Amino acid sequence: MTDWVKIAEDQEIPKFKIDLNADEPAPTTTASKDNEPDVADPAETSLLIKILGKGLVNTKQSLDIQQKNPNSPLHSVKTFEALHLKPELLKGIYAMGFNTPSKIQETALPTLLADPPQNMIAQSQSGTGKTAAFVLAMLSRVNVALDHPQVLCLSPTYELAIQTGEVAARMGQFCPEIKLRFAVRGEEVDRNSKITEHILIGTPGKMLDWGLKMRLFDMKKIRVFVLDEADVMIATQGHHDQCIRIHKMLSSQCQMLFFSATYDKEVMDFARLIVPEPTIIRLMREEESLDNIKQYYVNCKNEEGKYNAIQNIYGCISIGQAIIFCHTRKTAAWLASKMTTDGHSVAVLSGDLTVEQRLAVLDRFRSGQEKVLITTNVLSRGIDIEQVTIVVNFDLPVDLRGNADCETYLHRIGRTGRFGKSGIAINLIDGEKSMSVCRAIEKHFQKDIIYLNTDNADDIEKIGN
DNA sequence: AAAAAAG
Repeated sequence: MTDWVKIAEDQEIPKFKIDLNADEPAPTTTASKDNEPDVADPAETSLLIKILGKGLVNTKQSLDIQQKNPNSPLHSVKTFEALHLKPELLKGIYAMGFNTPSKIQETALPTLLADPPQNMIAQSQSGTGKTAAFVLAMLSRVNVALDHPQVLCLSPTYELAIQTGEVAARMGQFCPEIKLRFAVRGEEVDRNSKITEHILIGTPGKMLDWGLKMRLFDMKKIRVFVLDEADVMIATQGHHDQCIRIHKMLSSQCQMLFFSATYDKEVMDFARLIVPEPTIIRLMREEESLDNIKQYYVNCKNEEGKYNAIQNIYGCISIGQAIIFCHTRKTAAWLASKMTTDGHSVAVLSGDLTVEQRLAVLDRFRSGQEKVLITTNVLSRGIDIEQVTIVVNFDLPVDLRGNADCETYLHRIGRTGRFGKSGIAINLIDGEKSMSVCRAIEKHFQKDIIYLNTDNADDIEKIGN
């Protein structure tokens, strides 16, 4: 077991539970009852205060602030005007087509924009407006009089960083004086001159390179630190080390904002250790996306069988776009070349590609020039493509030990059924092992995964409705 | 196993 897990266990976390919303049903509902996928441990829930129904959870600290301060950030807002943003930012919000705040924005924005700044750990499916929420916080805190980076945003992948940057550029389109820069693979930098842009959005390696190794900007001057997909970023296996090195260099005055669709208990405990006095926001079931996604499984004999199933499904994809997830880059490449040989038009995206290629592929898929995208876990998280109606798991997501990786599954099939639309997830099964993984996933989410016979055209027809 | 880095 790693160090931080031990620290998390040793740490004495005070226990309290306060129902902030007396009008709502009795606090018995705070117990993790009906299938809440990510709230595994009821004890975890009991450490927190929850505004029932709204899914807002708060720690004691921010409650204290609320009691002292009548303009407390705990009140949610129903309009963007109520946030008292700079007019240029408000204009940007409306230009993007947002009229009223989404649920996560309603509850998170007052805290994100509060003065003095408040730290936050937020859980919300992407596609519910969380990117826009933290981008707004990033933009609103920039002091354009200073020509050095003041805002850092870290993403786990190249694609996600670019996507976030695009949201920031659009939302800040009427604030031309705010400068933004990507710190990602392929970005050239002049090692002799300091970085002058206000906002850096990027991946951990490049950010460390520029900030620590090349000292092109001062981490101590960062005022806002955003960690997107925070759970993968701080999970022991992943980008943990790099993120922690960056985190350690930040000033204690820096506002820390952690966002993720899911947090398991260990990761949440760790997040609470490194984010001082956080406001914790959790968006509950009604906006988690499994409900509007129909899940299926297909029995296949082997890899070839899976390929045949894909071919059968391919015919009914005309309604929208599809993403096919494979376990390895190799499988993805194999599948793509096989389908291409058979005359199907498909695109592949994996870490095998150069950043330029990755950008081009995603562009083609976004614009609808490609209907089918074959990829790896690189795209399992956070990428918003509205027209995706089908997600196929060519390989089910498993962890290092080969057990069901329910978190990744949730993220993957969350690529469809976004923004309240309905979606379809199809899992290809070959043999006992993958069947048991499938059963484990079904059990975990308490959502039926229905048998689908892809050799039967009528059966495939049915999946649309 | 994948991803992030100049690796």
